Amino acid sequence: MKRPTIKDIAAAAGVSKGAVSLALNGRSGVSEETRARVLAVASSLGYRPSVTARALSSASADAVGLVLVRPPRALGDEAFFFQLIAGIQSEMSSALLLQVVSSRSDEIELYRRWWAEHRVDGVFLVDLLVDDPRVSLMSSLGLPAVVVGGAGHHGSLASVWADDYAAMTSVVLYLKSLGHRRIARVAGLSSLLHTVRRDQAFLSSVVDGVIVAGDYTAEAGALATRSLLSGELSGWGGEPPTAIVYDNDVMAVAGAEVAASLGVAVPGELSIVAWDDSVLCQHGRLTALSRDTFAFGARAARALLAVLEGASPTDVEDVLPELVVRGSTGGVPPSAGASVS
Amino acid sequence: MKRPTIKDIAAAAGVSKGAVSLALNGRSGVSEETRARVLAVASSLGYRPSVTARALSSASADAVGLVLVRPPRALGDEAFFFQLIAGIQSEMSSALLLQVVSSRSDEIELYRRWWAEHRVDGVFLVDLLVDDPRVSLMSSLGLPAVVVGGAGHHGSLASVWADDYAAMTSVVLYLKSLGHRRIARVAGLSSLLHTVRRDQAFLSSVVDGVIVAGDYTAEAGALATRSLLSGELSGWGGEPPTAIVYDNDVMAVAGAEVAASLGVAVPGELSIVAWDDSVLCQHGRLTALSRDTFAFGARAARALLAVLEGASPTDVEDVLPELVVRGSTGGVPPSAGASVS
DNA sequence: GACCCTAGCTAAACCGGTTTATCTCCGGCT
DNA sequence: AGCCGGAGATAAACCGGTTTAGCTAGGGTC
Repeated sequence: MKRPTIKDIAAAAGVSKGAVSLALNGRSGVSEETRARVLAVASSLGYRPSVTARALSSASADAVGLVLVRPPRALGDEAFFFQLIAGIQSEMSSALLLQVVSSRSDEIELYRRWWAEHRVDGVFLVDLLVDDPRVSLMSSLGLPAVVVGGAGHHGSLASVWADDYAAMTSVVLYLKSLGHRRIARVAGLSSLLHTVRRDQAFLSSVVDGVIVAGDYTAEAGALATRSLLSGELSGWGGEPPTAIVYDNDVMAVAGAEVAASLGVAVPGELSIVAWDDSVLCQHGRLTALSRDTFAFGARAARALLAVLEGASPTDVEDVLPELVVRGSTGGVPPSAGASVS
Repeated sequence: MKRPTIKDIAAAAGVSKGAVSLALNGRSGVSEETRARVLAVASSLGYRPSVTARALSSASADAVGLVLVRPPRALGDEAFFFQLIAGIQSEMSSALLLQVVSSRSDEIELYRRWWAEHRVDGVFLVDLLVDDPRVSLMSSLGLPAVVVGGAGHHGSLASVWADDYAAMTSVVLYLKSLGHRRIARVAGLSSLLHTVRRDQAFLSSVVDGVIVAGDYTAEAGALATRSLLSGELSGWGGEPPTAIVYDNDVMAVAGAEVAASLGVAVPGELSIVAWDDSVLCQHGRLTALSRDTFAFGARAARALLAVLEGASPTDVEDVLPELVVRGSTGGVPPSAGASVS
């Protein structure tokens, strides 16, 4: 019933523990003949090395880590991370150590522990902040890490991201080509790096844009939409926007419902674009910026594996998100067009 | 930079390694005075025990495991598991070791490894099969486990579940009270225990029910709905059903879309009920059987913690799923009612 | 023939804890 | 005084690997 250890193999093969270790790991120091014998014995005994013991003597931990900072309840709604995890797992044979914590300081403490205990070989860093302290932490600890979704270069870390700047620009250009001039944006958390990037892209491509902050919840999306449609927030002389770009699907759907309840026709009077496609958008027939999160996760996994194998960290830019045009966007309403011209 | 070990504490406190271990774990064998001194030194040095080393000497691994057998791509759509994980994490301070494998035999091999290496303290068993081999495996390994979502008692294991039988019965009674007689069910995978339970409940409460097998995908839902609406599958003399109960939200939504495309009015001519509520159902205004998966996960976590603390395994029945009536169910259509009477 | 290298292997230390065996000291009992 | 018992501490073994120091035998060089 007990699983064979390296000692059992050594006894059975008539060699020392050390020799077995060398033989199994393909290192020099044993003759080919001995190696073959050890391998034969090992496989006949059904030997599997213990990652726990191996991790203790500072080798591989056969696991990678992902820490999410979030109020637990909120997690369930974010299909993004689940897709990401699924993609990661599709490329990695090692297990994923997943932990949800409630504060950024807990997160950092957790990385320190994991590192000190060799519990993980590397980690994924998500939800990158502006000037994120984790970046320098990773370098100082020497813990291999891949930044997921934080555009640009981060210290000595590898990074995988989609170009939010270009994507936002293309969305705005698309809306402009339809004749829209009063374009608003319902943003995500302003502490996140990608929010800032999108803000910048938005403001530099829209002549006179309005940004409202949100937090990805339906409530925030509804509230922002209500404010925008009342016209009170804009600098457009009290006029409401003719198009709104939301930072995620949940807020966009909530916004669409608010519009419907206020009798604002979509896309007749208001065009709506969602960031991140999902079944929700598909079903609500919302025009959405679609990216393949599963493939994104797979790419992140490959990047981490590369770093673990000693490759020098590289920045990989994911394919540009693609705008899937559905029924929620259309030409600018005649009245609005008139007021501009 | 290096993290303090038990040896450092021993040196600083002027005692032996063993004494430190006893002191830190609150065990007898050291004087209260020594214990206090050791604790003081430990906290001043910022000592944190290494779970890796601790796991090696057959103590706690500070982690629990969850293995999902699934083609990776399919994972992202199943909000159920993410909600479950979120709930689990809300009640557990230890990390969750998550791994997705592609076959049941891989899953079993993984449990053996985890157990042999003390990598996890316990595991959650999901997607329970009829006569599931994992149940006896856990007992023979002595690996603490909680069966999640498999109704009934399983060997010596603790179990947490919702009463699918009663839930299905209540759904059918609700439909009957609306006058429905030709009721169909689009089921999930027939290898799963809860599918069988629901089948049984369905067949014993509907006089003359029809069950079509599905696999939780939109395609399966659409296909099944098309067949049912054509009337070819039923024993109702070629008549289509007036109500369909789907085994998950994705299939239900797909079914609703098929109905719409065929010009079948919902709920005018066809009532639809989904198992498992979600944003999808909320938005599609589908009547759904809602359960709080997050709370379910939390409950499962508590059950596992109890087992880990030595409590004898118990079976916990979760609160009954609640039927949320929305716009997709209504009285039986006059024509159909007439044909029955 | 003396000397040096190196391949091939063993013994032992090490990682950071837990646990057991042992040792010492002190007090109580007869 | 002699014996026993228990509290309090230590040293050492152990978990299952990796890694390093050291040992031996054989071959090449001068």
